[in-house]
Amino acid sequence: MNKRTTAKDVAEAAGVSRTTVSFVLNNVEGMRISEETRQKVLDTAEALNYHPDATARSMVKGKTFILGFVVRQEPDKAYADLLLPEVMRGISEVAGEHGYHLLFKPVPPEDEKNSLTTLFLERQVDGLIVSGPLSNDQEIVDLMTANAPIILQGRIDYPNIPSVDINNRKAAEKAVNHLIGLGHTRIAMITNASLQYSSSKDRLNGYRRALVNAGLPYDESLVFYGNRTPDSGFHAMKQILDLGIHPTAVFIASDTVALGSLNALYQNFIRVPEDIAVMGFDDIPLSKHLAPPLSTIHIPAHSLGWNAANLLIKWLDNNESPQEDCILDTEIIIRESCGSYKKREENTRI
Amino acid sequence: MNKRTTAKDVAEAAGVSRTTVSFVLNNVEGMRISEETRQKVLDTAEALNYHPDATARSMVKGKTFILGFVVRQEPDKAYADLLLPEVMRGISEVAGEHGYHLLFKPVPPEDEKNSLTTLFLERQVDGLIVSGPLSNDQEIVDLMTANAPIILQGRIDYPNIPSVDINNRKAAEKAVNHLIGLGHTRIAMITNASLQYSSSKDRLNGYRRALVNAGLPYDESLVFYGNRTPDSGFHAMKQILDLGIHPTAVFIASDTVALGSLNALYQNFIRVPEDIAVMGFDDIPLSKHLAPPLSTIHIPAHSLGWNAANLLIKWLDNNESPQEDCILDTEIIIRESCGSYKKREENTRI
DNA sequence: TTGTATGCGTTATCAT
DNA sequence: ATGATAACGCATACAA
Repeated sequence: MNKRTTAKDVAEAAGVSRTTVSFVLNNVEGMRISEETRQKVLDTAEALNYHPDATARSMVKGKTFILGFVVRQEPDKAYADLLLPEVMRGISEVAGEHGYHLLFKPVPPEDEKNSLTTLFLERQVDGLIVSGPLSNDQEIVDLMTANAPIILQGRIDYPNIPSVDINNRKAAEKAVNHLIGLGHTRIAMITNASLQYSSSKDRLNGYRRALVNAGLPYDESLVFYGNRTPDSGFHAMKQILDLGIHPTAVFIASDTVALGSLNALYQNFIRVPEDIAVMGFDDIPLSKHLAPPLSTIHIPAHSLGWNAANLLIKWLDNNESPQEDCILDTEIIIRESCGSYKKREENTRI
Repeated sequence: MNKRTTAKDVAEAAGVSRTTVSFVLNNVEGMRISEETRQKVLDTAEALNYHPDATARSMVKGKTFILGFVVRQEPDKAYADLLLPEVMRGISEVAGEHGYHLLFKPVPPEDEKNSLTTLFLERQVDGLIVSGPLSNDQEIVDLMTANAPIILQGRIDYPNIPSVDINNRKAAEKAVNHLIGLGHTRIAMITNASLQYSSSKDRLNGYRRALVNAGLPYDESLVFYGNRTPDSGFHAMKQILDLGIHPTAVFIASDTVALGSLNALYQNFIRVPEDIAVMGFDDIPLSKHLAPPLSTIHIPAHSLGWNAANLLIKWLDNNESPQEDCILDTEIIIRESCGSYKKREENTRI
């Protein structure tokens, strides 16, 4: 239990003042310190294995150099999300380059004790990136008005909250249009999550709009609800299978949810895409490895995180709050689950 | 940019001393404070929306109340790992209950600047949970001897490093035995990662041991190498398919890697399990949803994280360093990819 | 029961 | 060029 070496120790060992040590170690400009002294300080610090105490530095700097990445979900769902790690990778890449660390935390909306507000007001973090907000997330609005540096990864029904997002409605529309273009007229949908989330609502709207634009009826009884988990997709798909007349295609607004749906299909000996076409959303990293590989909408998850982190850090370091939202492009990825990529030859034994 | 309210502000507003505020807010025993004063302080704090500054508290307490969860991998691989989120969930569950936050960071072994040592010596974290160490991870040894509270999630070739792990060798043996029991005699293996990682080495040893115990030859040309990614599994499987005589079964020491292997099989029209049996390892949450559902070894990932965090926090809070390793049980999960669960009826159209 | 004084390890402002 | 010294916000030993 040997004590930590402090700047004072270094100063004493080197025979200079603590100030000098600080100047040398922080490369303060303007202060012309003799090269000799400089070296001695550097050497002594090295020899004593000195590392400045981050807490003390935070104290005086008024910054923690920690970014909060907060997900508006229950922990079990947050950790089951297969796209989030990619976002996180984008964030931590930028964070690392700028000397920030990353604090990850699922904070469900109702949780009083572990709120966003607490996290920020207790100064655990300098700023927040909030993923998947509710449409009417009051706490976020409150924090914004309290001048908290906060970037949304998503969108809420309130103006002027800096956001990095995709256009969920358009992307969903694109997905469903593809199905329509393939000749499907009876297309079911499974949402990615409950409609209190703006992304869910927007994707549902995209689905509806695509139908209506194509002159197809929007039939609410063809809409089923996922909750971000494969299990929910499994159950939703079973409900679809219980329908009198099957749809010929399903748009599932989350690849993670689709995973369970595909399983339900598999278990019921329904072939994809021969018997039913499946269109996903998200392009989680493993979608291309599924059997069959899943056609889906690609979300630039890494880029989403990367941009959010950059905006936040610019805000923190240069006090420039973002003036406009950052909307990233999505891309439709045609693989095999809608049957349009290539007709798969009949199985051949090798 | 209104200034934060401090304990001093609360004291002034309530007409008491800062000490009293501190006593009330921290529920200090023994100090009998009049109920009246108590309430007034509480009310004022509430009214002023006072939140104690975590940094200042850390400063004086000598603790950051942050746990470091460090993965010994490149960021891209760390974030692609499908089992890690479960471990993390276990850790953060315990952390949250004890007032700790979680700092996640991939720290590849060679990285000089962002080392484990820096993280700890700069006091960014109070203690470390290190996932997937190399067999001979010198930095961990150094940190241990420097009395850093550190729990391994994995194992290294050095005694007395507290560890929470599974018995990788035995588990792999169990997996391969299952294949052998099914009558397979030519069984290939794809490792989960490079052999510098102890888990990879141990799983390979289990494979070899199962073969030898069954009187089967251990043939090095049947061992292929994954690197934690589906892509690596894809390529390894293609190499296997290029073999003159195919093995009838493959043991893949990581479900994540297996994902890519299954894709390679699918693309080559090779049926699982009819043409080749596939045994996985890890039981990542989506293994049961694959087509076909993957037989595998279940790792209690959540529990692994939960136990590691508990040991670490006990160490931190009560100064009790763990006296013995914590080895958790694995379980073999028989699903369909080895063909032994149930014979799947021939496809029926619905 | 409450107030006073000090320390935690830095950084930064001022003299020298 | 360098050395005191204040300040950051909180906790706590000690005094009153």
